[in-house]
Amino acid sequence: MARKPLTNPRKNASQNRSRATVDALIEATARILVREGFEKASTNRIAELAGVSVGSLYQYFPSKEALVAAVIDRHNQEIMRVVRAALAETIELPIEKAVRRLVAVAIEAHRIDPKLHPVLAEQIPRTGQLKDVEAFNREILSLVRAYLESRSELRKIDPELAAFACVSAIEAVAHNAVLNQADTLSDKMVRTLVDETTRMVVGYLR
Amino acid sequence: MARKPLTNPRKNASQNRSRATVDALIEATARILVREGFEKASTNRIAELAGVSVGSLYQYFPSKEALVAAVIDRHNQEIMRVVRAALAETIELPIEKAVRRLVAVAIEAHRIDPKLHPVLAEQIPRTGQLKDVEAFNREILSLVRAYLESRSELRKIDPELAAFACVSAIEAVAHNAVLNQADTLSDKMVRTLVDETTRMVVGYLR
Amino acid sequence: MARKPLTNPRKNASQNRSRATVDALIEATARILVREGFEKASTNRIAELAGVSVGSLYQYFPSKEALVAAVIDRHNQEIMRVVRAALAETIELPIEKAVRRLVAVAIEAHRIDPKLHPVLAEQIPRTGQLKDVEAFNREILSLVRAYLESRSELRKIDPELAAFACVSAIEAVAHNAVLNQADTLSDKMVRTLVDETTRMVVGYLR
Amino acid sequence: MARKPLTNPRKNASQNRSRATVDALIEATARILVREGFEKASTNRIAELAGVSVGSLYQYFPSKEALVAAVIDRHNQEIMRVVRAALAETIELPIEKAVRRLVAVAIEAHRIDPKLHPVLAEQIPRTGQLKDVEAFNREILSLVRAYLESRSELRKIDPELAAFACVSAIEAVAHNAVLNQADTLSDKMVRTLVDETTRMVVGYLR
DNA sequence: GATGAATGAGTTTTCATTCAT
DNA sequence: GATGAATGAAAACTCATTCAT
Repeated sequence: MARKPLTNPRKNASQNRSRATVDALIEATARILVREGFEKASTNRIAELAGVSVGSLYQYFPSKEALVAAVIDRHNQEIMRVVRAALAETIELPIEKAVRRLVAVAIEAHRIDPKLHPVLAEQIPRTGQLKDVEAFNREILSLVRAYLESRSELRKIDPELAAFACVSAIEAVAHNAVLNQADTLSDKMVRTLVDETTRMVVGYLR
Repeated sequence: MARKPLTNPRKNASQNRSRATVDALIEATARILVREGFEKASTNRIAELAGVSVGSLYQYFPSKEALVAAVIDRHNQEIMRVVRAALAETIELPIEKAVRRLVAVAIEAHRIDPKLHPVLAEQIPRTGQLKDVEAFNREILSLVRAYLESRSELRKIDPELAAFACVSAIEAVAHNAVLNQADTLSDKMVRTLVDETTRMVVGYLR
Repeated sequence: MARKPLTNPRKNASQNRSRATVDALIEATARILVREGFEKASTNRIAELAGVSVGSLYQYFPSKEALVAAVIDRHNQEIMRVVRAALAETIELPIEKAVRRLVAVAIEAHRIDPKLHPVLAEQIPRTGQLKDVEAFNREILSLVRAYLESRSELRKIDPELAAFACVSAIEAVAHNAVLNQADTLSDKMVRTLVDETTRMVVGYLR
Repeated sequence: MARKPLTNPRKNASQNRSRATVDALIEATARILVREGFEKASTNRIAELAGVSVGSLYQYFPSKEALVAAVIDRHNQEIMRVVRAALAETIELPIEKAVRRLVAVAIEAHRIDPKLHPVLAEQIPRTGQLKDVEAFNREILSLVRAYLESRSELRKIDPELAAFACVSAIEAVAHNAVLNQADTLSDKMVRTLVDETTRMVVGYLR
């Protein structure tokens, strides 16, 4: 992805410009999807908000669907980056800390453009990206499961089910916390919520 | 509202006809939303599937949005009915049974047309029904909280937060169970999942 | 038109009811035409304002066009009645008084539902009532012309042209007076205007 | 606004194309309004007659009403141009010639697409252009009044009323001459009519 | 006769996409 | 490459009219 910056300045310039246009389009699409919903998100409007012509939009994206897919992709990448980083750190921590970290990262991940979520969720089945999301979900579940299996201090339970229950619970608390109570949720309340959720999950696993 | 069938036969006939038309339209809308998404749900198609003319559609619903709002309403009513009934029974049960009942009803509620959920979710902010959903959420939270406060055998925790954590956890497990794994979820697995979730929540509360 | 009132009371009752319905429909149509224009004047709306069902509307008028034609007819009748009455009186008056009377009746006639005028004007060519209006115009012109010919005190001019010029001038002053300045026209101003117009026309004819 | 044709050729090209499209649409609308009335003037038909797509119509006009408003505006502009030019010349002429000129220009103005007039008249109250028309009427009245005030040879009369009466009379004769008798009006008759009307008005003013 | 639910052709309007400049 | 005018299929919506009750 990173090309030699000192050579090919002309080409780089235009590559940068292209990149900037693509980014602007994705960003504009995301914004309009949030503000007005999929229905009202017309390509002309998107192009206008991105500050380019419709023609240019179609230079970079073959269809509206492709644009939306790009938004989904970008959003997924961001979430995956955050979550994967956390999971990688977590693997070595003792349960208490690990769970606390998972809860925290779940909230962090849900705070990434939370209003975009439901809009994209409806489109995912239609853009063929269900596979990606499911794969990611499986990846997380399997990492958590592996972690649980590696911890001898835990009581005997089906690690598959336990992972499922834990991940669900954590994700849900994060989801509800961010989405439903977004405005009224003070930092202190978030911390308490992290404590409680951690306690619930840890209590369950031990 | 319910008139004796032998009086007002004329009016009742036409009322029934109206009612049937309205129901058919809502049903058709729900079906198309599930099958093809909001985008493809054109009023002409909806009318056709409902077996009435577009004109009739607009006789009863001033816009496509109004129709979708009606679908959301109907869906919400069904869920509320199921959940309220369960909560009413639950209030007198001991914790273990109460939680088990809540988990079960959460799954039951999520099994009501689960594919409709994400489609409606996108529309709710735009149809002005957020208030309704939020009110329902608050209602549940407050009932659960009242239950927790009434139970002396529980450890000391902020009942607000505890209720929030429990309801989130339960709801999420149900949501994930029904939505993500719908096809592969055997009855036995569901039962095990109910067990696990119950254990998690009860362990947390005691 | 007047049937024996004491016999056939039943039938008369229903005839009266019919008559009332027809009148209500014509009146409702006129009102809506004024308020919202031809385009927005739907038969359903008209029926509603008239307090009857659409079905009844079509019992009495075979089409929307027929309804509008009835409105035009009623309006024309009213104007004709007023104008004819005035012309009949006028024929024997000396010029000064005759002209003054014509000016007065022109204003009176234009005050009959003045906002309805432009709306009906557009429809007249399409309802086949142009003939009626033209015939009425010719009738007036010919009466005025006959009057002018009968008055020996007038200077020699082509009575056809003179009649045309006089009627036009009178009608126009009335039209502008009523339509353009409707709100701001005090009774005193109207009287002055009648004076001026009379003077103009009389001066022209002598 | 007028750019040198050799600079900005690209932009000018597209500006010209736009301008041509807009003009074609206004022209097509006017034609259809005349031929078939407001009712039958559908946007698809207008676009077709203009030789462009409906999409283009809506690129330039947000609604059918806006199109009609543009037609009204164009028509008003044309009339105003003709009338203003005549009034400017008139101001220095002696009465006889001035009145003759006004009568002539009134006829000329009414000959601009006379069938369009009644159709537009109905729409004006609904397009918010009443203000424009009224302002123009006031402008004319005030110019004529100023003229009358500047002429010492006239008898003493309220110049406001005199202007009103004269303008009305002139306008009416022109209106009736053009509209009602359009087909049968020979040039000679028109000339005689101008003579007569001039005589009437001049006689009145002296 | 009266009613008003139902009809569906026809209208207005939108928007993804193309293409001449 | 960029532009934005143009396209036209398809969507939302209206309304004169019919007809079962």
